[in-house]
Amino acid sequence: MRELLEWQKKLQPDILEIMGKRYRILQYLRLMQPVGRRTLAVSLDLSERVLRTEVTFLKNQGLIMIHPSGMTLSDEGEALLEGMEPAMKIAFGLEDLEKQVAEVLNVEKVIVVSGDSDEYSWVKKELGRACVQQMKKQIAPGDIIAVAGGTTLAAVADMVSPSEKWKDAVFVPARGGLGEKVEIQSNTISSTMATKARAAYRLLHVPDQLSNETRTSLSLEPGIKELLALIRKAKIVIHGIGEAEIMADRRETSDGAVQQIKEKAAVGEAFGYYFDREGHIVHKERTIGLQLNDLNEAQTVITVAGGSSKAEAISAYMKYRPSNLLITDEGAAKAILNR
Amino acid sequence: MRELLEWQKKLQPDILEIMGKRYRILQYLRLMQPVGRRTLAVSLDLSERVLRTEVTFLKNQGLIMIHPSGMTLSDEGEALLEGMEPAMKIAFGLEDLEKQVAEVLNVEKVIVVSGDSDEYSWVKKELGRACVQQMKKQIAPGDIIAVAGGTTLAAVADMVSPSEKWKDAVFVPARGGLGEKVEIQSNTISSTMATKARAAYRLLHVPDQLSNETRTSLSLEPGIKELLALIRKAKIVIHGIGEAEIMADRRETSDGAVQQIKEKAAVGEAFGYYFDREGHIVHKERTIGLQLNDLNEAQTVITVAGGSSKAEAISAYMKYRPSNLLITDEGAAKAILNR
DNA sequence: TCTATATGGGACAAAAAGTGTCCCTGAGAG
DNA sequence: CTCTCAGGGACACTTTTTGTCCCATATAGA
Repeated sequence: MRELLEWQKKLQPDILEIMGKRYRILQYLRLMQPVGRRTLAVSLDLSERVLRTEVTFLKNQGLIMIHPSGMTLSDEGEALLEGMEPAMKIAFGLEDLEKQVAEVLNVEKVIVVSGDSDEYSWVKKELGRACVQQMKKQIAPGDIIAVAGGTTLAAVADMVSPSEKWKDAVFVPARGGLGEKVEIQSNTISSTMATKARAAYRLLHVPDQLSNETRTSLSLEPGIKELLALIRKAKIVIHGIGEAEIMADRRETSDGAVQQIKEKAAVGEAFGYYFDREGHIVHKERTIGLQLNDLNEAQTVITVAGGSSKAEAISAYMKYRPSNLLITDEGAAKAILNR
Repeated sequence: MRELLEWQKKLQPDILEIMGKRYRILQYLRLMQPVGRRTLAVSLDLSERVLRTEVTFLKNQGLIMIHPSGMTLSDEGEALLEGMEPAMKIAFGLEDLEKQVAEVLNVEKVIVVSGDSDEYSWVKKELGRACVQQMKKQIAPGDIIAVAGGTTLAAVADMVSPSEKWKDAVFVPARGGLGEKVEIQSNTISSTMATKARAAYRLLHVPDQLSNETRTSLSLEPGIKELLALIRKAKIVIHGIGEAEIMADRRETSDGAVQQIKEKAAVGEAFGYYFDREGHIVHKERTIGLQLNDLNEAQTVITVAGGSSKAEAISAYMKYRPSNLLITDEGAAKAILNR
């Protein structure tokens, strides 16, 4: 297949461009449907007229449907999107990126979606979609899934849909509150996922700022204790990665901690842990739940993070503990390799 | 690969057209090089200007080279032509044709090249090329190859080139003269092939018209006898198929025979044997050499014949004895199926 | 129920790309 | 030496693509 694409490129160099354009339109449509022509045009950086020509074409091919309320992907369009994915990965060199990044970061498997979350917000949704797809591949009935917080994870939650795969799955938050807004807290996201998946979930109701003593005694409460045990038994752990400074700013981090984070040159954050360039933990938020050194070999850790700006943070975290699966985007992948 | 092509067709329906056009140009170039723009244009039924645009493009892609003496295929162009062949077969549905024809005619394997020899004379050369390619696949060192006559076989001979594959091969004519012009006689063709292949050959010097007695006694001559034994040991037998009437006209066939051929409604001819629609032998030219019932299971019989006009003849012959391999063209293949 | 907004589609001029047609110069074969 | 083929330049003409408005209408929210 790769060979065929190479020859095609020789014989018709713009084939990639055109096919790519149309594929992107469909891809975006899948995420945003139903959506209008103009909105679509600005999102994809195409002039309205061009987009229109393409849309008319795609309609004639039966790949999309046009309602007065917007455009939608037809079943065939969905099938195409799915069927062409491997080919497009090869065509756009994403497969190469995946292999290289996997090697550089020492991660088992890497998935790269095209685009850069920093540039287009919809790329994050693609990350989410890819993540859900992978989760479905990994999961077995009855598995416990621990979910961390963050905007990326929120995007993942958004893409979850009901399926047989989730049968008897239980979603649990990975850790207690970290001072984030409620929409992107571990708790919220895990319950959103569970609801969308029509699966069970458990909440971890713990106030954010607690003294060490209170936290310790809280952990011994029967309900909490049981949940903590559940979290430790999680088969799949899903989390994002943040840039250290941004995360510290966003959260109600104490001044002392912020100072420490800056002094020790932290670049990445995950699960409330802050890492420096070498992957050393320089600070950890105090909350109950999953502790990084609880992670064992039997668990599948899925990291999902994209955007070229997060490249350094991703590299840093992977030095501490390479995940089993990294889901990222083209922007981040390229930035990771160019260092 | 087939799936990819299907999707591509959906996303870009004219891809086939353009790729096909360029592929054909290269294909034709391979046969005719070095050749000028105008000659090429008329042969391919393209306007000069269009061909020119394409040629400029192909030059920029490094697929062809342009000399003052004409255009030539570059090494990369050759590689492309070879590399894309399977894909083009699928793209143009030739693979389907092959399977269908194989089933209808009960032939082990069918190769279909695109085009119709009746329309474009260069398609016959493609038949030749395909045949040589297949011969190289089949042959083992030291094999004896029996070659029949005819214009198609002459085209095959034209495409033979030296190769390790022909090591110790011996080319022999399948049968004695059949009243054809010397260029397309079995003898000539077999020696041409051998020369081009840098292999050995043996000639069968027998006058065309002989009485039965002379023929019999001639067959007992030591030299001839040995050669006849050689012919019967041939591992590979290559022959064409003709339309009965045309063949009878072309050869110095006796009036009686011509009448018989017409009366018994012969449609096809091969090896000097004439067949009716049902595959029954209605007449045989009298000459020494390979007799059809000499053919055994261990031999590989390669039939090469193209052009929609020959469809009936091909079908007829295959009813008598399905070959191991049929090499034909799109025109004939379609005509065979449409009866 | 009404209104605001976003939808698809029509229309048309301007720009760009593609195409038909000639003509020129030069290399190579007879 | 001449004739025929080669590639390439030039240019008008046609077709396609693209940018820009505008309009009727379905839908959602007030």
